[in-house]
Amino acid sequence: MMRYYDFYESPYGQMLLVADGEALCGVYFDGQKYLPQVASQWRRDAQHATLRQAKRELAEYFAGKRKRFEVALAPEGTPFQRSVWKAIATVGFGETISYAELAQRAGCPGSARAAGAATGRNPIGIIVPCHRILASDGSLTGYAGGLDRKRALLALESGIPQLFSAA
Amino acid sequence: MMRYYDFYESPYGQMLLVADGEALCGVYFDGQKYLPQVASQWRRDAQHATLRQAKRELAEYFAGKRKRFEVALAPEGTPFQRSVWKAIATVGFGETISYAELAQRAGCPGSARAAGAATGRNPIGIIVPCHRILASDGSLTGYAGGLDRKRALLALESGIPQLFSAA
DNA sequence: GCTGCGATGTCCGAAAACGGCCAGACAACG
DNA sequence: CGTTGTCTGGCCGTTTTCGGACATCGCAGC
Repeated sequence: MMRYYDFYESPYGQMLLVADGEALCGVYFDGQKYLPQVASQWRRDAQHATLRQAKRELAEYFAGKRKRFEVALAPEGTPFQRSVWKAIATVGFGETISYAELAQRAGCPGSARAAGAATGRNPIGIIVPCHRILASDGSLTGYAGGLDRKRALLALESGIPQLFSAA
Repeated sequence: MMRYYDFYESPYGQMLLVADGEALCGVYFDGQKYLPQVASQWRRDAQHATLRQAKRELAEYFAGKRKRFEVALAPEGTPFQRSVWKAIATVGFGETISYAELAQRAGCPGSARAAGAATGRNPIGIIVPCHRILASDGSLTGYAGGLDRKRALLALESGIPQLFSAA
């Protein structure tokens, strides 16, 4: 299946955007965990409609002018993973839930740990807001893009004005 | 990747032919070992150019009028397996070699046993003539389509007139 | 409080099992 | 002596199996 990609310069570092035909299937921070390799048959296309829409919505999000994303998504994963990612998408701007709650919303109560693993594999960062999932005690236990970025995103959504200082 | 398939009635039973775009990637006896499942998205197309050519060449082969195949091949396998299958294709009509000799021709002398395993996984029966590979002592040690068919094919190629009696 | 444990889905590396083998040794038999 | 058969140990790529490790949590026991 043909893939298109482009880059976006976010306040927290360069991001790789990947589209699969008509829908977005990947949004990654530079150097993050599980970053996929850009295959030679992928085509870089800055004008691709889906990629352009994603870039615009991300810009509006970082500018504080967008609280919900509308671009079409098509992440690839196992049935369980997709149910988890779909559940993540139900968490609104500024909200946070625990991994246990997430597992419950995904229809698999008791699979909190597995839900955590699936969260880590979320291929669509920010837009599928996996940074809004915290441990039950409220601590930030992990983030594929690095805990600093997780903290920064939560701060951005909490309305606290602050600049991100790279580690 | 889109696949096309059709069936061919050979003297030794029905055969499944599979094409992958422009080249043949599978020829199987009915009920043989490692027979792939016909996936729902495969399309049966009796008129597909490659499939038609394969059927014509097979008919000529069984009629004793063809000793070499010309249809384009594209079998899928590991690098080692492909090197073995390519080596099998160098064995001419009526000839036979041992698995040890086969391994040598594939560039891996000493890997006779592994060559045997790869031979068993040959996806293109008859056209890639894995029935021409015998044990070092000349015995017929195995054939995914059944030893009876192996015997029959060798008899056919040796010029001995004989009918195949199914077990 | 702290420690330990069980449940959960996926991925990844390691290890074992599995073949369409083969050469050499040895015995049985003529 | 040859010839034939069986057995044994070693050979090698692939497939399967298995055991941890994970972006967790609640409960039991101390």
